[in-house]
Amino acid sequence: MSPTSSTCEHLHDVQHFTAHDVTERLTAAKEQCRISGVRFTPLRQQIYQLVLAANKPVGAYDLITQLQQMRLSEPDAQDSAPTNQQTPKNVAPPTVYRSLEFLLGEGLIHQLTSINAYVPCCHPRAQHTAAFLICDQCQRVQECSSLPVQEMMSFAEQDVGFIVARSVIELSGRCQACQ
Amino acid sequence: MSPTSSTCEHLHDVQHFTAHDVTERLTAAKEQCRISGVRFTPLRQQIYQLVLAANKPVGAYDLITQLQQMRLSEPDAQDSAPTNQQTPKNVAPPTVYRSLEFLLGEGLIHQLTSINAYVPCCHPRAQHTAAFLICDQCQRVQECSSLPVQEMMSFAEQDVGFIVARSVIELSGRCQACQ
DNA sequence: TTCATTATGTTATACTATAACAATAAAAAA
DNA sequence: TTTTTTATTGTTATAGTATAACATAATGAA
Repeated sequence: MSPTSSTCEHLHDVQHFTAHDVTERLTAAKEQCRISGVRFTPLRQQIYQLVLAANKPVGAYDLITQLQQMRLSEPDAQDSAPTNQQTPKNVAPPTVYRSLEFLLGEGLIHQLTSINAYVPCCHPRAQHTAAFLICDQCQRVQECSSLPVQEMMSFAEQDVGFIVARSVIELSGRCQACQ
Repeated sequence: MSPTSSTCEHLHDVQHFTAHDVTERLTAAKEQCRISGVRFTPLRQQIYQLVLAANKPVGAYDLITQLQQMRLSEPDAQDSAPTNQQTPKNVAPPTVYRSLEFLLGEGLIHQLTSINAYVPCCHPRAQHTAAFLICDQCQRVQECSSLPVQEMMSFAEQDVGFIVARSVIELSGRCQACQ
């Protein structure tokens, strides 16, 4: 059997979701936001879906491009409404960055600082610190919140007396499938 | 006694060098480059010194600014020479980035990806992977190549079967002195 | 409804980094 | 030595990532 599944139950691929998975996660996110009392607006949902649907880490400007294309191809669904309010056709960086910030804050996505990209979080409920294994070849990302990560944290906090506010733990290289 | 010194012999502040320390490290770096057969040019030495002398992580554009000022205040040392060759007064980004790349390659400095800055390496000899504790308040950086880092690596390589090419392990927060 | 708050749009710009090519300096070969 | 090659640095331009500041719109509360 593969070491990936046998030795670490806290290791997950963060990509390659089916359309069904995306819907499922979106629903779960809606519920989570409802409970938390924060607004999961259409824009935020849209951007979350794009991050979910991507089969690799997605950059902010990729999202801008995709969002722009979506808006251009959607010629205002409700044409019966007398009010001529139409979705803006232009998407500027702040539009995307603010939603990313929201999603990060809710723990729905993770930021991969070393490659300036974003991936869905595989355990949106918990506000965990995680390590990421990023394959240079297939772009696959594995999220890992298991023992070594905990030990790193406890080392910093217990042994060094350092209070960790944010962590960036990203290992790049070749995943097992790509060797 | 402080946990910093007692529990981890592989934990070092990477800053606050005395002028003497800087000289010492520069000499050691010269020797290392001589042995490796690579050219430790004046420009590279200059940039290494700036990284060493800074008492906090230093950005590439900080180095550009400093280098520019040094060139402007140094009105061509050898005025006896008949040849009118003078150091260029302008410093463009590639000038600094290429030297940084060299210093990184020689293991003389580390890059802090999460804050886009650079710090001296505390063990220039070894080509080690390291974790960094970055204090948000005092800007102090502690470099750590001890057990937890090794365990993280061996977890990735042994348990997950992931071959690590590059690592970014950076924890930001409050250092012990700043609490 | 009115007010306050939050979210989004908009414009401009800051910050970080690299590509591409030219000029120079150093090392190696003739 | 001179020539040839290679490595380094200079130079110009631009790509890529991210945020500041302010205007407008939408939402929720009084």
